[in-house]
Amino acid sequence: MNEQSTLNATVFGLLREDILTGRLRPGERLRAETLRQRYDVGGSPVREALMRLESEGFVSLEQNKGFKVSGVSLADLEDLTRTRIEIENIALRWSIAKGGVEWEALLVGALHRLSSVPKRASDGEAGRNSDWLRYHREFHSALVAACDSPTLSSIRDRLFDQAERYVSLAIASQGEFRDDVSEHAALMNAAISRDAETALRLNRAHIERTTEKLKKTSDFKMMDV
Amino acid sequence: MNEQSTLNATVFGLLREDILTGRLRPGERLRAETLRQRYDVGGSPVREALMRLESEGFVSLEQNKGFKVSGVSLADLEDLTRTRIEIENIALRWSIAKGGVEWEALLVGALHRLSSVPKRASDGEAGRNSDWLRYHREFHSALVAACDSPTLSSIRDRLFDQAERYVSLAIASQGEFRDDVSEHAALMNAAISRDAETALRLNRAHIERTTEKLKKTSDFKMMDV
DNA sequence: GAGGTATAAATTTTCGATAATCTATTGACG
DNA sequence: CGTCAATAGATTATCGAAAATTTATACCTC
Repeated sequence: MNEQSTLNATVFGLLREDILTGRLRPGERLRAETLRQRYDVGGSPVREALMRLESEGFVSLEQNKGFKVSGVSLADLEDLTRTRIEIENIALRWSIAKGGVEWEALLVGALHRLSSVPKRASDGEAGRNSDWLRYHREFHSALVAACDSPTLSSIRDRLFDQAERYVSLAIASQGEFRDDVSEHAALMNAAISRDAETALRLNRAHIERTTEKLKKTSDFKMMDV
Repeated sequence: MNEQSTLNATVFGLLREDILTGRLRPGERLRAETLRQRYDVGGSPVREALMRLESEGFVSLEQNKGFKVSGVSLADLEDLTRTRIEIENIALRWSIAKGGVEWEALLVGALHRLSSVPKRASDGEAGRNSDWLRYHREFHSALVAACDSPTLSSIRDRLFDQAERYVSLAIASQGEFRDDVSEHAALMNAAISRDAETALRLNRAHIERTTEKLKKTSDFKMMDV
C-alpha cells in the first residue's frame, strides 16, 4: 500500500535533504522527539536513518548524548576541497580514457541543460537554485560517468555531496551563486577531445575557484560547529 | 556500570570484526533473530549496527528482505585494488611531503614490530595471523599517518578494511599468507629519504602483488556473493 | 555566595510486542 | 500435471513503553 519504501529509507532521504540544503543548520541538535514529530514516525526509523547519516558524515553522534548535524568549518572545507580535487581528477582521467560516444552525448546533454538555467535566481524565485544545483551536479557526474569504477564513484559522490552542503549554505545566506557556463564548456571540450592534461587542470581550477568563492561569501563564524 | 559503551556500538564492533575476519561468510544471510541470540541483545541495537555496516559496505540490505554479508567477487577485488592504489598513493605523497622526524620514528617502530612476527604461522597457531594482520595494518597506516587530511584518511582506512577482508578470507582458506619484510623495508626507506617517486612506485607494486597473490589463492567460486 | 550533593526532569538507549511484508505450502481448477 | 490463488508460516519493520544515562534544579554546608 505504501510506495514500497520503508519508513527508515524515507526518513533517511528527508533528513539527508534537509541537512544538505541547510534547512537543518550545522551543529543543530537532533532530538529524537523533535524528529519523530517532524517526520511523523516512531523512534526506530529515525534512529536507523541517523546511524546511516552518521556513517556518511552528515551527522555526528556522541554516546548517550544524541545526534547533531555535522559542523562546518574553514579547515574542513579546505581539507574536503584538497581531497576532492584529487579524487575527481582520478575519476576524470579514467573516464576520459574509457568513455565512448555515449558518454560524449551524455556530457553534451548535461551541459545544455545546465546552460538553460538563468545565471542568477530571478526575483527571489527559490526554485531556480534547486534546478541549477541539480543540473550542476548532473554535469559533473556526467564528466566522470565513464570511469567504470563503482568504488571510486561512490567515494566521489559522497565527497561531492559534502561539498554541495557548503554551496547550499552559502546560497542560503547570500541568495545566489556563481554559474560560469564557459568554464563548464571548456572543461567538457577538453574531456571530449581526450585532452586529459587540460581537462584535469581545468577541473582542479574549477573546484578551487568554487571553494575560493565559498570562503568569501560564507560566514564561518556563524555556521561553525 | 557497563563499559560506558552502548550496546549498539558494541554489536557494531563485533559484527564488523566477524565479517572482516570471515567468521561470517560473504553472502551469508543475517537474520535478526540469529544475531540477537549471537550477541545477546535486542533488535534495535542489531538493526542500528547493521545500518552503519551497510553504509560502510560490509553488509547489504534489500528492502523488507533483510541483511546479508556483502558478497565478494573478482571484479570487486580488482576495482577495489585499482582505487586503493590511487588513494594510498595520494596519501603517501602528502605524508612524505609533510612528515617530520616523529613520523619517521613511527615508521621505524612499525616496521620493527612487523618484522618480529614469524614469516609463517607456526604449527597452526592461529594467533600469529591476527598479530601479523595488526602489525601489517599499523605499518601501512604509519606510512600515510602524516598526510594530515582527515577526509582522505578516513577514505583510505575504509578501503584498507575492505581489502583486508579479502586477505582474511584467503588466509582462512589457505592457512598462511606472504609476508615479505624486505618489501616493506624498501618502501619505508624510500619514504623516509623523501624519494616520493620510488615510494609511490613501490607502494603500487606492493598492493598489486598482494592482489595477485590473493587471486591465485582464493576460490571466488566458493566465496562469491 | 561557592562548591558540592542529592533529587527531579529531560533525553537517549533498549526491549518486547504488534503490524507489515515476504516466502512456502496447499489445494482448486483448467 | 501445471498454473494460479489462497492460506499459513517466517521474517522484517515499526511502535510504544521501560530502563539507563545525562542534564538541570534545589538544597545544604562552609
